[in-house]
Amino acid sequence: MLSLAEENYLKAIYHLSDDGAKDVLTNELADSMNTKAASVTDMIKKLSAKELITYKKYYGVNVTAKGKGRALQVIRKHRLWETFLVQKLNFTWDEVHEIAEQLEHIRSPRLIEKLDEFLGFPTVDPHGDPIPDGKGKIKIKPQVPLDQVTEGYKGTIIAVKDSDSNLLKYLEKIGAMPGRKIQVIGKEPYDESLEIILENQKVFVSKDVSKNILVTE
Amino acid sequence: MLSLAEENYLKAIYHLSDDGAKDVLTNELADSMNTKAASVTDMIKKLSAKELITYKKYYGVNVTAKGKGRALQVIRKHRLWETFLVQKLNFTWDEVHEIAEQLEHIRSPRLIEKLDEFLGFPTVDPHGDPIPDGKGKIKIKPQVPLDQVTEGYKGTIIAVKDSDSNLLKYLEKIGAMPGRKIQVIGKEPYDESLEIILENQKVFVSKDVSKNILVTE
DNA sequence: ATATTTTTTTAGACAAGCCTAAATTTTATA
DNA sequence: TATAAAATTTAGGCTTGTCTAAAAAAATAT
Ligand SMILES: [Mn+2]
Ligand SMILES: [Mn+2]
Ligand SMILES: [Mn+2]
Ligand SMILES: [Mn+2]
Repeated sequence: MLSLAEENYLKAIYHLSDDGAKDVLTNELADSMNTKAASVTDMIKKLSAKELITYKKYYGVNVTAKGKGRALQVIRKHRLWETFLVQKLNFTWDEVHEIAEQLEHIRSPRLIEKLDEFLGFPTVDPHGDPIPDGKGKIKIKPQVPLDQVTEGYKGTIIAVKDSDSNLLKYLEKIGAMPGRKIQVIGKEPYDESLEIILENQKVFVSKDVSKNILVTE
Repeated sequence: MLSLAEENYLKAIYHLSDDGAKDVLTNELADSMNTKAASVTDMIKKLSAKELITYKKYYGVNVTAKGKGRALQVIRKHRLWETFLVQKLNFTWDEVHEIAEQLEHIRSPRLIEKLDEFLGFPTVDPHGDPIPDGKGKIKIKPQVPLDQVTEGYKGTIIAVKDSDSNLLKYLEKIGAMPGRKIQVIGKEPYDESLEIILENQKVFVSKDVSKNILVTE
């Protein structure tokens, strides 16, 4: 049984590690959790004692198989609730993340099964992020951040980062939503800003924006 | 901004006081919250300092206007979520109370407004309990516990107590649900058990059961 | 009216989760 | 390689919400 704080740390470690691909440093975690390094050290000791993460002093942490499974359950809940909020309650995609941060901690396996069914077993959330199944299985499509493609690129938007409300409102305004076709016409070498085509409209986006748009490879 | 624990105490005080009608004693509160009297004393000092309750040492507590308002907001959320769980997710009425105990603490005024709208602005929850409106206004129908009516009584079930899952399953089995017509044929003086008619069927219920059924006066 | 019982409050302690400041370890630099 | 800088951990402390045991107040019984 994990506390709310433990679930949040575990989720952050999972995300920062890129699904376990790389270790997470204490300060990274402190930044992402808006806490201090000392608090992080306290918590990673607890999670390590529960064998949810591996911890090598001074060298960072990563999720164990058990920890990854728990993190994915929380992420599943988060994304199902976001889907509910947008599809059933008519929230816009920039409003749902904060509420889902609370709802993801509601403890009831049956609730999440029933919610999944009510939503028609969705596979992606409103931001294009994949929803893990009940066993924590997740299907990740090959994808790349838009700032890493070359001039002339043509593809489709798979997902966008969902945490910043202002970014999401902006992306919606320019039509940068999952499923939309996108082309890169030009890239400015100085600041890596891009000229792109979305919905037959030319738009300029800065690198700060393009790195938050995930597209097909 | 109230903590989860503060909200739960406030709600318990509101309920135990019968909408503010009578004062609540420390031990009553300790029983209902499954804590110890010493813990209750600590918390009522906090709530009293925040002017959510009135507190006279050794003589109990009651909600202030402010405290009652806050309690009713939590109760509103609880009952709307219960309604959602039954009407949209197909839970049975005996399964929803515990989940609603968690969901009632989700903080988002817009969420509860949208949920209310999604549910079609229901006025009662699955157990027949009235749902306070956004301002905390609540319409209570004249009602009396079934154990207090006399032989020959004829009326309608308004609501049932919703906290015990086994009680609710039993009530459903005998057809004792809000809206159903009910008659009292006989009352046994020894144990105050009742012979009643529900759905044209004679049923015997003990006083333990009848006191949990609220009927029209 | 006094003594006993019950209820409530106070005192002191503990775990979770956070903090600041100091100590330690690692990394970067000269 | 020695030193400086940065990152991390440790030490000690704070708040919230809980507990047990002891003290105080109120209610009950004699
Ligand atoms: Mn989100
Ligand atoms: Mn999302
Ligand atoms: Mn309930
Ligand atoms: Mn109810």
